[in-house]
Amino acid sequence: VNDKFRAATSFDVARLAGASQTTVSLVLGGRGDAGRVSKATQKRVVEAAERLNYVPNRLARDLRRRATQAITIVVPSLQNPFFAEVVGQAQLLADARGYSVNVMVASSPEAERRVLSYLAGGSVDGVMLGVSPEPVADLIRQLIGRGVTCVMAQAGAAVPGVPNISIDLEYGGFLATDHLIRLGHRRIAYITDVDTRTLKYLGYKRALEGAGIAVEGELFALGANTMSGGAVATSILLERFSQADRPTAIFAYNDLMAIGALRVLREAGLRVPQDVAVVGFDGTSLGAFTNPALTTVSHTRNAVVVEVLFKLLEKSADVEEKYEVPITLAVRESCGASIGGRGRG
Amino acid sequence: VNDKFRAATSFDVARLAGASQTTVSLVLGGRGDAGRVSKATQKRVVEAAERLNYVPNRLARDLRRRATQAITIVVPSLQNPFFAEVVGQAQLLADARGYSVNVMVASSPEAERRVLSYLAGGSVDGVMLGVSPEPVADLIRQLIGRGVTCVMAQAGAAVPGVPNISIDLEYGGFLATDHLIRLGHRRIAYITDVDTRTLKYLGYKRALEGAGIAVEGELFALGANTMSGGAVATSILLERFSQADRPTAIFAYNDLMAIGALRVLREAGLRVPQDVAVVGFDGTSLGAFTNPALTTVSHTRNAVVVEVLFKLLEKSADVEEKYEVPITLAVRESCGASIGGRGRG
DNA sequence: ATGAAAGCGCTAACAC
DNA sequence: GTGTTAGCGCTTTCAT
Repeated sequence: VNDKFRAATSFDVARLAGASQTTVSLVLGGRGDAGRVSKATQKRVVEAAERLNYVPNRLARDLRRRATQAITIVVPSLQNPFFAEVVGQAQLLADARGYSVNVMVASSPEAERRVLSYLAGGSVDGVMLGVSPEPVADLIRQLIGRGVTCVMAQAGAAVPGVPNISIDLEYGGFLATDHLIRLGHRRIAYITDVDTRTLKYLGYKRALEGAGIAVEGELFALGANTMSGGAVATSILLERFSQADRPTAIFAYNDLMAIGALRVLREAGLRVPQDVAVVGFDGTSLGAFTNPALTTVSHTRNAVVVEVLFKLLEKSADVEEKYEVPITLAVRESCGASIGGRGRG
Repeated sequence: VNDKFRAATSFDVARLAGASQTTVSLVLGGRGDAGRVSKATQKRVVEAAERLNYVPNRLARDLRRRATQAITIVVPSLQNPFFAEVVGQAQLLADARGYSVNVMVASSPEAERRVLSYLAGGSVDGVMLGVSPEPVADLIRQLIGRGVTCVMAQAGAAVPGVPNISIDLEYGGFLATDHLIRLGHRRIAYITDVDTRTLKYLGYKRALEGAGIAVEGELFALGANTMSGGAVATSILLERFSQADRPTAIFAYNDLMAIGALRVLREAGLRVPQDVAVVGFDGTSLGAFTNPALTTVSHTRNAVVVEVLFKLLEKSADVEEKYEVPITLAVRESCGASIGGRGRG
């Protein structure tokens, strides 16, 4: 009674309204009509709830209902604008459906493990995995076993029962590289934060080989998956070559690294695209505002992932196990297409 | 028993281990020692839990404990990289303390109301308000009344009991403008997404007046708080003036709008900073990678807000009601300081 | 050193 | 139409 920190419960409302908890639950849950509760009682309940500033306790409700109306987005990092955008988009879609969004960052396999074991605790209905789940496929299986709906973006290995929304990374790599080749480039560097055993790289290679251009290991450079990382990788590249040998184009693993590349090139006094062309990946909104505007491999995977998750959650439609989202090349300025080819080759 | 979707409960673990739920709770809660449970029993419990893949149900635990180890960040938008950064930073700090982070977007007063009423449901221990709480001060008071710890960034009006972490916006506005004046600018435009009754604008005005420069309404332009909005506001500005009258500098409400300005200026064939200087606000990491790199009013408010929240949550230190985080001007390229003044005025 | 029992606040069968 | 009852799965006195 004199506990300052005790919020009103449905029991309190029931007492004040002279009704039962059941009735309160029914009325406040919006199921007062349907020939269940009389108008008069409904009014009394609503008024009592207002007087007491009653807000149902989510924890109790969710525990009882075995559903939380919440989803979690698992991403490897939030410093990366690409993933920040993912979260933003997901939030928008979730909000429209009355779901709340929880974000977890799984920056390492151990962190990932922790995150998934957290999720097994039943705090969310659905999970969108934006991380590579190979190391934790068994944990994901556990989540499913517990009734947590999962979808994942771009899994290398499929986990049965978990829809996988992917884009054709190999084709994306091909598309970007081929575009550069058509513009006359023959020395096209590739910067990334992972090794060469990726689909994007394979596409890059295929485009080169298709054009009869040798794939040089020297044209490959590593950096972290950040703007700074892109800058680092590009610096390495620039130091590696004499002016004559220098690559005439750089294909970056993603927009973030491409932006870093843009910066280093400018600092080195090189013009983009005239001296070096740059192509990014992901079509982030950022890329439209760089100087020069970034040509990038674009797709709508994020939106699709969230949509599939909600389809599943709301059982509103059948869901495939595998989706492939189409990709396009957003040709802007950094590739030099607008200023014509370069007449090489 | 044959319910595929029923995860093991502490009761199941207890039975398998031949112990009671109490013991299971004690052991798995890390309080098995302290002369409470025998080593042998502890071992049996742990093994049983592992065999059953037991993960405690958060909902039940939180309901009982009346604490959730979760915080919510309320921001007006996630498309805005500034707020995305806020969330990222908060996530990092929260993670280190074992808290999970939930993000809610309150884009309108109504949405804000919904969000706060959600928070009243007891799903989180703490809330960081990144939105202007004037319209909902009473709701915030309710949260506090329910034992939810709140902190807010940059409240106009203080809510008693809620620490407010602010930066001196007026001084920030002054700092940026004064810097431009010292570089020789006399026609300094101001672009924003709100009206002129803001502290930043006041600082802008004070700097101008202090230098004996008249404040012209014409030099003020509105646009949404996005990159596109900054572009729009800048376009308006450019159309409004002949080449002779054109402002020689633009002070943007924040980095996001400044980036939009950068783009439009470039498209108009104007060089930054030689033809038009640009200064942003907030010191986002993005600004370091624009071309030219953005001069911006920088501060560390976000980190402080989250720190104060955790101080409060962990009762680890006394907390003031009001913090003022220092601001500095991060001088980079877009203001032209590096290429010397412009010899005007 | 361990267990029985109560109850967090809610919803959902199942009466009447 | 409305109320009674029985839990959701956990932690926590309080016994023993």
